[in-house]
Amino acid sequence: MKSSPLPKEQLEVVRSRYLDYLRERNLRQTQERLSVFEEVYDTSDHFDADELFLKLKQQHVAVSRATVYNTLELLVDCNLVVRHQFGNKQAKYERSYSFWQHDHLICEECHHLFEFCDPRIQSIREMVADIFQFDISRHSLNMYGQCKRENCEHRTQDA
Amino acid sequence: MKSSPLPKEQLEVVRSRYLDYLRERNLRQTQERLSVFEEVYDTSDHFDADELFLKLKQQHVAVSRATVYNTLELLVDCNLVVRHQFGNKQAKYERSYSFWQHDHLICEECHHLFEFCDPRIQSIREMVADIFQFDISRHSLNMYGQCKRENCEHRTQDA
DNA sequence: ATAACTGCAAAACATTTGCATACAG
DNA sequence: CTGTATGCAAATGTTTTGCAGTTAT
Repeated sequence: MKSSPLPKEQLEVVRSRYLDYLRERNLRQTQERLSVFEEVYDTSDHFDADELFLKLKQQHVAVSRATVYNTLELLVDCNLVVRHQFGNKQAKYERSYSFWQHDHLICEECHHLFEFCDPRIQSIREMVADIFQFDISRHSLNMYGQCKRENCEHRTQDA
Repeated sequence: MKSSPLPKEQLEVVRSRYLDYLRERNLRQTQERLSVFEEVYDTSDHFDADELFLKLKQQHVAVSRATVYNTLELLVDCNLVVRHQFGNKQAKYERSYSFWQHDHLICEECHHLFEFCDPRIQSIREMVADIFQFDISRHSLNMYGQCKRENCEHRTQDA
């Protein structure tokens, strides 16, 4: 879930996949693109474009918002990051290399995000692909509701 | 799916549910609120707030955009309309009385929307509710992909 | 050298808000 | 009457875009 920093060897694999992707498409390896990548992969949580921009600024990494958005798009394009749309809020991003395939449960009270996994969703994908004759490239499954536990540890902190 | 105009008796049931909802909460029955309702329930397809605004304007029904948004929120609140968030586009709405519970498949080429239904999603909801001790009030499941059929009837029209 | 990338600020876009006016109850 | 709803236009928040200047290759 929160798999924290990626083990060094894995991080290297991902980094070179990114660099290869840039090279193959004749996209430049700029300092900004590298900084954004490093920051994204140092984060295991969900974040939005502006949070990433501010985190970089705080670390005195000079990258503009426009570049943050552009680079995130590249990362999504090469499958190293996924973009989520929860409700009508701004897009959230999450690094996607070597994470377990999961969907999301969102608390409508405190907005905490939980992750879950169910193999049946894969079967549904296959069935839908078959019925509609589609190649399904991705899906998003979000459940919304409220936590029933009296002392949910998230309630106090965010609500 | 596209169940077209609701049969008269059903429409009346829905209308009075709406009127009751307004009455119970001491919300006024304004001409605008009624017009928006009638237009929404005359439409069986997915639409966005602005499309609805323009359709009303075209019929010389004077309603401002702000009121369209406000009224849609009321309709969502009393469960007569559902709001969908497909990708990072603007919200789409759909009347929700007496429709079959369905999820969506979106073609990334022509953006056509297909609807499907799978009972397993209900079991997943129950399992997630159980594991996380949540009351789940709604979910959204969207699949994205491309149609493999050579002559998909939607390709030409929208792509 | 030169085409691509960047930062900036402006634009775009959907949605919300503030306030003076209108009107349902 | 009275408070609520409306219309308008301005504000908001996020994301995109245009362009002049910068930089990787």
